[in-house]
Amino acid sequence: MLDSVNRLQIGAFSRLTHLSIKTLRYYHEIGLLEPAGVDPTSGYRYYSTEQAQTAQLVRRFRDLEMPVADVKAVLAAPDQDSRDRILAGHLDRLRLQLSQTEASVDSLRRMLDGSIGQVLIAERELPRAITLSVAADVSRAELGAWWRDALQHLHAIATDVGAEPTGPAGGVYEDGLFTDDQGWARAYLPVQNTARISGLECRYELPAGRYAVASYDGPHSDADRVYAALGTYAAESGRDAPGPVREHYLTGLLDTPDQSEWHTEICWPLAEPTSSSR
Amino acid sequence: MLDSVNRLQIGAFSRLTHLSIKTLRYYHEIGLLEPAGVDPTSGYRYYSTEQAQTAQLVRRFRDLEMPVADVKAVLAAPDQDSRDRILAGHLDRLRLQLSQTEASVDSLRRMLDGSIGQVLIAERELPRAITLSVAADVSRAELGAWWRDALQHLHAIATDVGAEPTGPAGGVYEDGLFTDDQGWARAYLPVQNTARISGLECRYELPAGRYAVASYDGPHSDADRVYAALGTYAAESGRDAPGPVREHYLTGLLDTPDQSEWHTEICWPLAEPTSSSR
DNA sequence: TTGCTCCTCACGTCACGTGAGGTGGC
DNA sequence: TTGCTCCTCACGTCACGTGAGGTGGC
Repeated sequence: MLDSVNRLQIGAFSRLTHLSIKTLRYYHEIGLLEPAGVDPTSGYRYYSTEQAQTAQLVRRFRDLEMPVADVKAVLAAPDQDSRDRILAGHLDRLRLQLSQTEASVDSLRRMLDGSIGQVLIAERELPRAITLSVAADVSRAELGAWWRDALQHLHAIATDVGAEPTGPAGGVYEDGLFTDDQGWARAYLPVQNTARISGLECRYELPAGRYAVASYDGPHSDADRVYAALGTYAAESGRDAPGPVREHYLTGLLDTPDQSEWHTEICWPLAEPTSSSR
Repeated sequence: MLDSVNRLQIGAFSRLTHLSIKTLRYYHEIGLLEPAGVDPTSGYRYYSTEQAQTAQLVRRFRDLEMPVADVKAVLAAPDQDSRDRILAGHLDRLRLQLSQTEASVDSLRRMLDGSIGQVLIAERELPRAITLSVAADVSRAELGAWWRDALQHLHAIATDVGAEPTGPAGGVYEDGLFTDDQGWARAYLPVQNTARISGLECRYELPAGRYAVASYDGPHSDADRVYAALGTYAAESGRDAPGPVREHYLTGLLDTPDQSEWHTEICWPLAEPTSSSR
């Protein structure tokens, strides 16, 4: 297998594969690409020409920023199917990332253009409400994917129990999601026939409360502007309160895939105005 | 400036800006986003609501993976023009990155499809040649951009001295570029009327030598397959020689922007077959 | 007073790169 | 024998995140 002519030192293998020597040593260390042989006394690594194939694949995957652990999984995949699944998963992530980048560029442009209007804020007393709901402790990175699943799940349940939603879907987001990139998120669907769902695990009673409310059109990537406006309003009126923010998806994913047509309401909790808090 | 109602603790500011507390502390530490005030005894950071604007911008830029140093530069930019220039530069980088990612995906697909043919290798004696040439010590990351500039520069000079190129442009690449991600690269244009250019600084005499030569069609991102094939050939015939690789751009950037129409020749140096090297 | 928010400091992460100091193979 | 290639080891980079242990403000 490692006869003299098919036995490459790390430098030669590096020239073959366009992986730097440092990178090859690192891939050896973490077990991603083991040399065909290692001289026990000198520690010299020796590669075979056949390994260039694998190295080539690794380089492609890493070029696509696939995490090393995933590359390992692809190489270790027992069959073509599981291999394809990991790859497809990564390509999906790339697509998602691309669309997010595009959204960020657009959003940045709007910010710099000054083509973003004033945010209109109204105070509102939100009433108690019965909902079908699921909650989970998620990281900010997972939030989007989790939401898709949660909403679909809720609609399936609503159909099952014959409960027509009485209003737009909403979400409740714990502070930790923003301050710590990790916290509880809740998706809900307001419903009416409480009898049928009173026994269900996913029954959730949305508490009443006073909120500063603002709405905006367009993709969710612009939401932070509204958060800033609401937070500023609450702070400047001396009624900033820690507590979960609520969002109402008046027009959202379920209505149209075109994010520019989305319409969202953000509700920032207000503390009771106390005489001391001036 | 920091009256009691416009004075946010880090947690409140985090909720406003969607920058995590850890991130805000980090941005303070590196001087990217300084709190409006810091309590000297408790060390508490206090932010003003006006800072949300800046924080918002920072978040957008970081979402676009702009390096923190560049974000700093954008914020410190004295006028709109220099600001726009940095931003445009970054957007260009993003575009480039996107096209490279697409090329990698395509290339990966071709590899997995098996829709890449056999690489045909021929041995050739390349003759001595006079060229107009520039060289530089570059990193692999810079190589592409450097090449564009170098080639343009060479053509400008060729026009200046009235030297018609006598063949396709080429490049010479030191091993270190692949093994160390850093090394000498040379771009050249073969020319004929040596009299006119004999005194020029950019005159370069390409040495003769024996090479294993293979050519391929399509974008340069597929080149590594050919490198692997050539390196394997050289190794298995026992004549692997360290030394710079040469590339000939038979059809390239100057002829068409459509990379799928490109045609490239790669020349791998061969060592003299010695009797000892079997 | 309690408990929540905030603080610092040290260390970890990811995928390598840098550089020192030293040995091995042709 | 020379010099080039290779080796290990420790530390650095980038932009934060994790967690311990402790103080401060309402």
